[in-house]
Amino acid sequence: MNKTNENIKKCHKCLIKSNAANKLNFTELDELDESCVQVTFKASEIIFKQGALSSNIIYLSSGLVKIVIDGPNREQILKVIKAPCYLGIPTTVGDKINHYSAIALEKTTACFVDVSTFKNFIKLNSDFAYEVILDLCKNELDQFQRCVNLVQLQMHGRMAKQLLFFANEIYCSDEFELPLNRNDFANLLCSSREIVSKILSEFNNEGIISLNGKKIKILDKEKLQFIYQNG
DNA sequence: GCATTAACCACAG
DNA sequence: CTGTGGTTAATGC
Repeated sequence: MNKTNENIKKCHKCLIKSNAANKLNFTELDELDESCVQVTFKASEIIFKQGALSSNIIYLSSGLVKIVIDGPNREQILKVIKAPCYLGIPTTVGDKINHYSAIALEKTTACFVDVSTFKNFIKLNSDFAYEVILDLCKNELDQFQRCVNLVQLQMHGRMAKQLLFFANEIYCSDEFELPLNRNDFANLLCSSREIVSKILSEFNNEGIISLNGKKIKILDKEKLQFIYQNG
């Protein structure tokens, strides 16, 4: 965790401002600047922890993160999320204490914004507030979608969907390296590492993907789409 | 019954 | 940490 606050007025110059932050005027950006600290994390470092007091809104400016919650029986990976995005608006605004943890999957940089500053923007700048709501709504829709998929699709369908998600949404490439080991990947899909192993090598043998450890190349996207839609 | 799906276990690189 | 094979339980023709 290295502080990188050598730049003065860094928020003004920031090229990856959130849609919300783009609605802030000059003075507000000054305020943001004063209440904002940028931190970098290495893979597997904890960005914030479930149960801890949360007094910051976190904006991911680069990197990849997994959101994890302690369930009744074991920990559950809720989702994998890519910068740029807000992290944990619900967990910071909705309660004093974090309801889930965020863990970096690769080198990640995050801006910690004081929650009172953030709340002030919401109260005083309706364009900012609207963008925040939009973001929250999109997230909720995504989660609903993921929820039905997990509950109603069989494993092959869930796997196909997840591979398509990594290719289309996260890496924007049909060739990528899984950011998770088999256990975590299984956890994300609500399954077991054994099944994940078996299905991946099945897809590999059928020429749908080419598999080499964590390196995956999607060879037949239509087939994956078909598997996702049919079972 | 019989087939399919997926979890759990054991064992091996 | 992974991959495979066997066993088992649940569910659906």
